[in-house]
Amino acid sequence: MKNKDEIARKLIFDQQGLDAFAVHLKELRKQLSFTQSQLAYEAGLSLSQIARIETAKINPTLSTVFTIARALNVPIETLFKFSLPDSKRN
Amino acid sequence: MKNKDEIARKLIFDQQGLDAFAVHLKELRKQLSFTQSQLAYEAGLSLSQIARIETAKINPTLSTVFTIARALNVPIETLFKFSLPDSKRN
DNA sequence: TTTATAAATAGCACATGTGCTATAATTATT
DNA sequence: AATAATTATAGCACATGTGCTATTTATAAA
Repeated sequence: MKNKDEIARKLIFDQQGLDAFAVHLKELRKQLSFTQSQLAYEAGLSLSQIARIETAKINPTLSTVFTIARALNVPIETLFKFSLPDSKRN
Repeated sequence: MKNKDEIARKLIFDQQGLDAFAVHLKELRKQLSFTQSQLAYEAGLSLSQIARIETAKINPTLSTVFTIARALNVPIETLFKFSLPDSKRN
């Protein structure tokens, strides 16, 4: 009888997009010769957070991504130079 | 004596980046002749959410942004074709 | 193999993103 | 002006992102 049972609010969560982003970030980071630890330090983020992003365990915020771009010293759009899978099913 | 007073965990929040993103998204949406309402519908997001993003009141997640890109039918990197202010002060 | 380094997991507290609904404020149209 | 359409705010509940700390697993170096 709780709301849980009656109302199902669908939260947006694009696993495919997050997977693609994760792979791309990991490649980019390696190209730029950063370890996760270095990136975390430069960005002021926690190491676990970087790992969680690169394994697509979480759905990071824009602030986090912006901070990563700055740390890697690349334009933000560089972090998004990959194609999204076209469906939104997840 | 609560943790609040002793430990100050600094959450990342890039207001400048969010401001820039907000402005860019709004312009892009108008160029593509979407109303906030239409975009919300197409993306499966709430109208309030679109408004909050375009006024930089919140720090949206990547899933949300991916979903918006799909709704606008543009590559994600299009949403990031603007330059981040270079400082991270906020 | 042993040792060192890097990456992935885990669990907790706290902050906040999101959906939802409603309302207010702004802008456009007549 | 009045009306309609669009955008901006607000508040609540719930889900989850993040920092932090610690541990485990994987990879590299010796």
